[in-house]
Order: sequence, then structure tokens, then C-alpha cells
Amino acid sequence: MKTRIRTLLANGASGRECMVAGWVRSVRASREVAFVTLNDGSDMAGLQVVADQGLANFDSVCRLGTGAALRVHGTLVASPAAGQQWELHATIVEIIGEADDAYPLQKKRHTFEYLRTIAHLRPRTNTLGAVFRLRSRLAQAVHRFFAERDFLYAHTPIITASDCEGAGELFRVTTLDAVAPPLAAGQPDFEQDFFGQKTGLTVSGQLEGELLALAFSDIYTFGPTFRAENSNTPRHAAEFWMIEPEMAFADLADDAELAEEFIRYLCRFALEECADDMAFFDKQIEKGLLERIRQVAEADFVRMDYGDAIERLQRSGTAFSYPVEWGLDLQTEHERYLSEQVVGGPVFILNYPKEIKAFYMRQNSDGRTVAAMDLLVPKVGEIIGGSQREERLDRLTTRMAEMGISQEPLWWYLDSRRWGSCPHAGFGLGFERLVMYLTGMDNIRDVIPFPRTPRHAEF
RNA sequence: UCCCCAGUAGCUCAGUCGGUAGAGCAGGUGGCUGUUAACCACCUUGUCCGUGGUUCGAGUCCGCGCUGGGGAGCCA
Repeated sequence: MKTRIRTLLANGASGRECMVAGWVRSVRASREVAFVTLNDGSDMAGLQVVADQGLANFDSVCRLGTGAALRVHGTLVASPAAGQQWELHATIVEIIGEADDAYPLQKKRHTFEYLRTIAHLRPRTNTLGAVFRLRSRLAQAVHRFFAERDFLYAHTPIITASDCEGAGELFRVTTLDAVAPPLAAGQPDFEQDFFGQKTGLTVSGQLEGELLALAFSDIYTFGPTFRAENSNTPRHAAEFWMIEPEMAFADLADDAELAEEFIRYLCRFALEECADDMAFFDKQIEKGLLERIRQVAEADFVRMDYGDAIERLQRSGTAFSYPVEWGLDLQTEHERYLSEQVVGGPVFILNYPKEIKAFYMRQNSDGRTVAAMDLLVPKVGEIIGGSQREERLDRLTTRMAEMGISQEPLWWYLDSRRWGSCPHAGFGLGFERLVMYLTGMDNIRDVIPFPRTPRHAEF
């Protein structure tokens, strides 16, 4: 029976007979003894396998290449040398899958750019292994957080016909012939398409999430999201995962409170339950990472009105590249200044001018702002965007008319304001941005196993 | 999409003033009784991103293209 290396090391007992299986990271051979570092993905360190001339295939073991797959039977013993607590004295080494000298991963540091070209193999490296382990644990922690608060996990559609969420360009979903589609008035006739109308991949589950919140009170979505934007930055991907909670009978203050608890919970989770991998990130990826995350985990998040934020920026005397003026959106440089220089920690900016925000955000009584919030954190800037939603039908339709948004395709959304409408609020968090924030990784392409970005859909 | 930078051995990089390609690692062979990205000795490896131009001569200078990276915009 195979034992996972992480489990084996956690329950180490001298003299224990066991069998492990994994991939060779390194072979150090001399005439009479060879050391094989074996990794099965369960942890960072792997297991040192000691092979000696007593093995039937000792010569073959000495010639093993990095990357080969092995099954090893042996005895776990306390290691006499520094570097590891335990080691496995092999009695049988089965070579399951060879790896010759063309194997692209070497026993050395590679650039992330190079590793992206071998995305099919990079999960076997220390860094990407740690990132994808953390990603998995973190996804489970997200579900745990909401389950502890009795939120319903909602699956919103991936194929959608609502073209007007205002959250970016849609990927078109169609089965029409791309070369010669049926035409109506010179345009492709989507009435003859699979769904009988224009459809695309979802850019947000929020609108459907609101409908579910108006039945289950508290819900969240956590699923893939698609944006056909030609964004070429380290923070954007065409396919990413988004977390979107929505709470009925809740206002903007409740929304911010949930976001604060959520971020703090995930920071603590990473520090406490992923300590080995986090220590690796702190040492190898970003010096001071643990301290940064610890501060966020313990901080009280500041709340600041958009108007105050503008004043603070104007009074700062700092020369920004982009103008600072009431009515203009905050740029990345402003967001980072507020979080890093003004506050020195996470800060919510609340109540933005209605002109720069989406139609569904609740209009404040001042007539010029909406109940929107962004959570800004050091190093990244905006990590969460949310709002209280406009629950008053007349205000909502008036605003849609002002912004030129057609009501007809959103009849179902408007119905939710017709019967049993109530104040509700929610936010959106890009999962990859969260993983980047917690690992210190600088590029979104390195926190998704197989990233999709403009011109890149390989693997 | 806009601005800036880069592309040389399998990987990471150096290459001076334009004069004909070099280092570490990886790989190979041999050595080594406990190594820690093992170590020691020797050896192998090139479409200098592509294309057009300038020049007696281009890795080096110029144009165009492709690819990658950084910044911005859009945003999560």
C-alpha cells in the first residue's frame, strides 16, 4: 500500500516498512551509495531515498535522470546526516517511467518565462508545486468560510445571453458556420443559432447571484469567468475564477464587514495551515511576505469615503501621472498610494461618483454617489470590488435609461425588484489575484496551471 | 490597444570600437564510503529569433515582422 510522503514524514517512526511512489528531483551517486530525492507532490521537501549496492538494480538507480517515476519499498530510519529528519533505506526500487536527458526541467532555477513554455511539466517544480498546492487548499478554505456562515453555494450559468452586465467583452458562443453564417438583413442571424439568440461566456455571475440571494438570503458563487479583453498585463487572464457573495437584507456596511472577515480568514488560513509552502514563498518569492500577510490578518481595515480619498490625494503634494479630481476614477497609482502611504494597510474606499460605476449600484441620497466599495491592499491596489445594489425599481429603470441600457433583455432582473425586493449587497474577488497576493507571485500566468491570455490557449 | 526593454548552446547569461562565438549549469566518460541544486578531472553542444538593408566584413548598425517581459488602459 502506497504512503504519501507528507503523511509518512508527519507520522515518521523508525523501522517502519513502507512504500512510496513519486518523481526523481535529484540523484547523488557515488561508488557504493546513492541518494535519490523523491517528490510525490504532497509536500515541498520530498523524501531522501538511500540506495546501496545491495539493490539488484543499483547501477540503473545511479544512472536515473531527473524526472523519472519510481516506486520504492524500504524502511524509514532517522537520518544520520543534516538536511532531513528521516530517510528511506530502499530494499526495492522499481523504475516505473524513465526520463532521459531531453527532460526540460533541470536541477537548477529556471525563469518563470521558460516554465510557461512547458506548462505541462512545471507543476513538478518547487515553486509551481507550492503555488498549486496553496491554490487547492485556498479554494477549499473559501468554501469552508461560507459554509461556516450558512451561505448557499450557487452555480450560475457559464453560457449566458445577458450581454449588458457592463463588465467587459464577451466571448461569443455559437454553432453557426463561421465562414457562411445564415444572414438576416446582411448580419449573422443568431435566431438560427443553437440557443436561438446571441450568447457568450459569462463575465460575472452577479445578476443571477442576486436572484438567488432573494430566495436563500446569503449565497456565493465560485466559478470560472471569461473576459475577451485584449489585456496584456501580469494581472489579467481571459479565463479566471471569481468568488461573488451576495447577501439579502444587507447594506454597504454589512458588505464591507463580510469582505474584511473573508480576507482576514484566508490570510490566517494560509499562515496556519499552509505554513511550509508559505515559508517557502517568504524565502524564495517575496522577502517579508509572512509579515505582510500577518499584518493584514490582524489589521482593522480602514473605511474612507471616496471624497475624503480624493482630498487626501490632493493634499499629499505627490505628483501623480493621472489627475486627481472629484468625479474621476482612481488609478492604480492612487490606489496604492492610499493603501501604502496614507493608511499603511487595507482600506475600503466607499461611495464613488455614480458616473464611473455600474447601473445596478444603489444611488445614495446625495444624488451624486452610489453605494460602491473597493478594497485596496498594499502592493496590489484593488483586490475586491462590491456594492449595495439598487433595490428600488423606479430608481433602477431611471438609471438604466440614463445610461442607455435596454430593459427588455433584463426583464427577469427587473422582476426581482417588482416582487419582494429588499436591500442587498455583494462583492467580487478574483481568485487568482488572491493567490498572487498570498504567495507573492507577480504574474497571474504562474498561479493558474494552464493560463489563457490573448493569443495563448495551449495545453 | 499604446509606450519602453529584450531575443546568443538544452537552461541562465557574457560578448568591448563592426573583424568571424564563450562561461556557468545541464548532458557524456571516468573517479569518489553519507550526499543535500553533492564534489573532482576530462569531453560534447550554435539557423547568434526571422527577414530586408548598410558595409570589404554584421551577434554587434538601420527598417519591418514575430516572440517574450515591464509599464499604462480596461478590470477581477
